[in-house]
Amino acid sequence: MDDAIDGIVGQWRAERPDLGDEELAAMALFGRLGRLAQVAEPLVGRVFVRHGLATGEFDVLAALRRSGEPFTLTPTALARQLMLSPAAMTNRLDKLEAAGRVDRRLDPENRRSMLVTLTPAGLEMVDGVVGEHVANERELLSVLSAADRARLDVILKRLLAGLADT
Amino acid sequence: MDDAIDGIVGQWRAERPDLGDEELAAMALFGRLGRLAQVAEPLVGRVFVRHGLATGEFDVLAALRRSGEPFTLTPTALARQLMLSPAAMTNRLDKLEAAGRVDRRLDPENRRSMLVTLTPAGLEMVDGVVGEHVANERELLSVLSAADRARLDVILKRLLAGLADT
DNA sequence: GTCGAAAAGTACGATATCGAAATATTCGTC
DNA sequence: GACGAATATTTCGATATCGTACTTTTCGAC
Repeated sequence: MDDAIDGIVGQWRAERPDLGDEELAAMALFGRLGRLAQVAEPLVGRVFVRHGLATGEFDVLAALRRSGEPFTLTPTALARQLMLSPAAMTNRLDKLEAAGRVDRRLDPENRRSMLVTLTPAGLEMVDGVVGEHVANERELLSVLSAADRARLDVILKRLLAGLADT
Repeated sequence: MDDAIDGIVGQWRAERPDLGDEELAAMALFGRLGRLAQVAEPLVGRVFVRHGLATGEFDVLAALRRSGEPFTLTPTALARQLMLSPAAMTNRLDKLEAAGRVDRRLDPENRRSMLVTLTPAGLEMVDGVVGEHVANERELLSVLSAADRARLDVILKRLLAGLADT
């Protein structure tokens, strides 16, 4: 069965018959990857919306939570983990702090640095949401067989590793 | 070999042993999908940057080009294909028109509607770039075996179809 | 020990997106 | 054929991001 990406590739094949099959197959694959990320985001994020969180806010709380006691990281470490600019992290932390979900204080060891910590309210929030979040992700993937899920994960991991040092 | 996503899942397993293996596997898969989209974008887009185009601008020109003669679509059709809001498409078209790569004129058949067309300069631009673009995508995927690429495409297509009607 | 280089965080300006409202036109129903 | 609903596009306000510049603090080489 043809999908939207097949239609796009078919148009290119008709309009530019000089493009090779391997190249068009690569275009299809990247097209599906991009579209999947775009389609998946709201489906994954609906859990957060139910709890009054944006996806990006959950990401910050989750990074602090899984780092373990005392649930503390620097803005730079958070920005690196979430692949954000430091400026974007400042913005997210401003809002999370205003909402009472994280605290910011100076690092006594290094006065250039800040320490960002989950507040009790922030900890309660992320612990209450994460179970529902992963259950939702599991449910979304139930459209694939267990074998397909396993193969997909392996190949994505290979591709990610291969592109990382490009 | 463990990657960044394995590390994240390992942290969750240590901190929240109540989360199930299936759920954590789903989290890993979505994490890899999201990260891949994030990592791939600049690698794919470097071709456009070399030609003074943003990825989003190329996407518009490419949609017009592959639609075939007379390289004309409405803003609404473009917005739907690229999964953008109509407002975002207005913005992109404003810039492409100012750069002389597309024309906008009223549809004589339906005066609510606009017809967006590639200018000769826009056509030359997209035709000059698309070959290099797909060659780059093919090269990026060469880190996978042909069998892996084929399997990946099939599974992504299944997942996309499964999530579409969710 | 001092001084230039590097690092951490924030502020600022620019950009791209969205949702909602506004405007103009067409369609469908009675 | 009139009128309300639907459609196409744009405008506006809000938001999230980035890159760059700036301030403060620490590190390293001599």
